[in-house]
Amino acid sequence: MRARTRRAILDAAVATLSKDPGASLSDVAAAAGVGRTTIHRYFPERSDLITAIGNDVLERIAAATARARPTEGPALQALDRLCQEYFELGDGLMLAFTEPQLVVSDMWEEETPSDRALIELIERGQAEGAIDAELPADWMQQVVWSLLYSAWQHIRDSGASKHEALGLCLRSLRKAVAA
Amino acid sequence: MRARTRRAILDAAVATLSKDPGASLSDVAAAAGVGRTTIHRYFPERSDLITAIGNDVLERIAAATARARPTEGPALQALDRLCQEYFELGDGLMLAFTEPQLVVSDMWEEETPSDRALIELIERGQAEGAIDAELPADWMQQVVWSLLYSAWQHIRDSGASKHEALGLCLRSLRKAVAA
DNA sequence: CTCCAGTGGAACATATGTGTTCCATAACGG
DNA sequence: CCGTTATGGAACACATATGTTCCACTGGAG
Repeated sequence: MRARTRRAILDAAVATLSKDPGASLSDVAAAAGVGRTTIHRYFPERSDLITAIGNDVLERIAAATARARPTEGPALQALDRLCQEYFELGDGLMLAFTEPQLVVSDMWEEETPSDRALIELIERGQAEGAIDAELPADWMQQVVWSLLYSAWQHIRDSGASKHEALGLCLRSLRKAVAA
Repeated sequence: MRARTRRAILDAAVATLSKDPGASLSDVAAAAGVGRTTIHRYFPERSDLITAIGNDVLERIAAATARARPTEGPALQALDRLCQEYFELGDGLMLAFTEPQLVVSDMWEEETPSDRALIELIERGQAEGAIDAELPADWMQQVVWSLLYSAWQHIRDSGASKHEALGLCLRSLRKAVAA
């Protein structure tokens, strides 16, 4: 089925490029278990594949944000939920974090609704007195993403389980943002 | 002078590759203000340049570690000093953080003396009761580097000053590692 | 002034990735 | 059974990065 191979290619591309941003289309094809020509059928040029990845990751982030319901309940708990959802993005998270220029389409330059939601959540926490008001929201946003990145990196080179890594990430984050 | 151009090439290479890991030697040459052939005179193959960068960054990290005197004084203050020194590494820090595979020579696989020093400093802090003993030292090491990375990233896309960024970084780190 | 180490640039060969075309073939539904 | 559809692979042209060779130029040391 068309949609099925397309997904296989996108997933393989995210996995491959997150490990080596300079990987060739042959590498992606091999990882996806399809021929190189098949990739060109779905994405005529390399740049088409790249932007498709960008859109895909963007959609995943938006969906994760929605699932976390960032405007509901105490800010700290909402932040926990958001991190747990983002954490599940896995490779896509690494890619978005370390390859800004790789995935930069028009949509990434401007602030995305998900970015906005996180910023507002942090500001809400600051208003509630639950989150340190001395640290600017955009800095904390940076910290959230880098701790999530650290969690996956920790899994990769310390062989920790996903559960352990998420636990360390959340604990560190809670302490860092605490009022 | 020989040594002078060599430094110019290395510095330009770090600056260029930290912004775009896939940059060509022509790009590096242009950034260094030298001809492409000159680069080949100093580093016959691309891989020679890469390993030279690896060694260079490694030396800078070692020197920064030594300057911070991580075994002296209270652990928290020593950690502050270490972060300030590492922060000054600038582009080299970004490169080491985001391009593990780019800079991976034989020397990076094994734990470097600088890695060891940071781990021991954290463990000393835990023994002193100044650093959270629930968080493993190798995780905190990861956090230190990713917060330093975040600081530079924050400068890049929020236009913050070095001083501001370092302040945010240190404040966040202190809270995250606090017992 | 003369020599020469260091350099920049042109020109070239080579390798690798990219994009296209064409054909054979397997899968699937009518 | 036949035809449509999706695919893999070979072959090709093309672009770009790499590595090499050669030559001309410059600035400083003698």
